[in-house]
Amino acid sequence: MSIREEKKQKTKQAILDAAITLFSSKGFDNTSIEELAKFAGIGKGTVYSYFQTKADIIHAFCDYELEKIHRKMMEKINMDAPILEQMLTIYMSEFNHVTRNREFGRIFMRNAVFPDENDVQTNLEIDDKYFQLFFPILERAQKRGELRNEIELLHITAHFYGLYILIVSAWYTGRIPTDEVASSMELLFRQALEGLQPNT
Amino acid sequence: MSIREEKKQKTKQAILDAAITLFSSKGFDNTSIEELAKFAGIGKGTVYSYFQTKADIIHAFCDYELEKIHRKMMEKINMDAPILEQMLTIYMSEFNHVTRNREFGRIFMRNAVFPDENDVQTNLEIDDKYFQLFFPILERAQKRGELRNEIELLHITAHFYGLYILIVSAWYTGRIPTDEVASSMELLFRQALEGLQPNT
DNA sequence: TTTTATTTTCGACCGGAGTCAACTTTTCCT
DNA sequence: AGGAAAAGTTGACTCCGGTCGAAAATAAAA
Repeated sequence: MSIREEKKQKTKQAILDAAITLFSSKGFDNTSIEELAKFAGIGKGTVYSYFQTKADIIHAFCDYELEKIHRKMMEKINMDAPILEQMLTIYMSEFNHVTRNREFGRIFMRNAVFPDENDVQTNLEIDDKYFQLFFPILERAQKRGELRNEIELLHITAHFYGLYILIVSAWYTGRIPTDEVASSMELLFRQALEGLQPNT
Repeated sequence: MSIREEKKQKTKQAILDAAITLFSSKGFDNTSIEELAKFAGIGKGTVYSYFQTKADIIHAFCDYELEKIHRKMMEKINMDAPILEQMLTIYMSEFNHVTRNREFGRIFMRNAVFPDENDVQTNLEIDDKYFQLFFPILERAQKRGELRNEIELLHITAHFYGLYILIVSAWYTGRIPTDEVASSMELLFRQALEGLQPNT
């Protein structure tokens, strides 16, 4: 690797590291780009040759982390476990991850659910990755007879994802305290499943 | 009403009017507070004695509109219609309203679902209003035997609201075009209902 | 090695959100 | 009415996100 590329790699990581440190300790809004640059040992303008906006820094971090979590989940998941259990595993680990830092999570979720015009494309790609994760699991559950065959996989995903968003939302408003998230999710997922499984 | 109160009323309305005009024609980000103030015939600082932040101006507008829509819906709603029909009426009219202006809607939804720390309290109050709208409707549907009695009203609301958020999200990402929103909503609501209604 | 081309870094600068202390208007009190 | 207190208005000011052109660093060519 050339001197140039090596330096770039280092600088980008320095920015990300500084961001994690400062955003976590002082909050996103209370950390200025200039301060962040100084902390990373570079000039203010340089930050903007690596990231287009301040929020992009967080997005980059979140995307990177999301990648990690997806890989982990793929390993952890037992494709033959009951579908409820699998959905809970996936969404709870996602929840724990996204809300590890309150502010990161809010910015990430806001943009994931109601993205800026500019981020729409990126978002669709991220969603596709989700579908690649979910579809095999759901298909398998359909074959096992846990889910009705005539319901599209996309729609099944919608039911769970919608409830997931709502739970995260309820957590942010304080309506569901952290230690009740898992049980709330289970209850709602179970109810949703009633409508998705074959009639008994 | 005293001179003072009358003036305040007028000024506040002038700000709101200016906001609607300018935000709609030039967009939220491309309209500066100074410009807005000039348009409303007041000083910049005055804007901030009526609204804490720029986004607050939109929130105030949305809240006001929401109030209106709630009142209208209460009149329009036929409490004895099938629950599916009622939910569709409510959420479609909400959708049409919120997305009337793309930018308003995004800001509104972002803050409604993942509110800032400061807005949490306000949000809880808005939610309460929703519950007051929904609970009588759902209770009635339970009594008619359209919804299972042992499911809490709050949870029933969650299923529909979660799907609603998701549909708005899908509209913002372009996954659901405007003219398919109604049919998508009906499909998902119907599926959710399967799990919420008594076993046949 | 020297010169030229390309890429990266940088901080002065710009525009806009939000603050604040001085100022104006309205209300209250005598 | 006259004057004091309270409430409301204001634009200069601060701070910060983002831009830009000039300077430094690296790579390529001579």
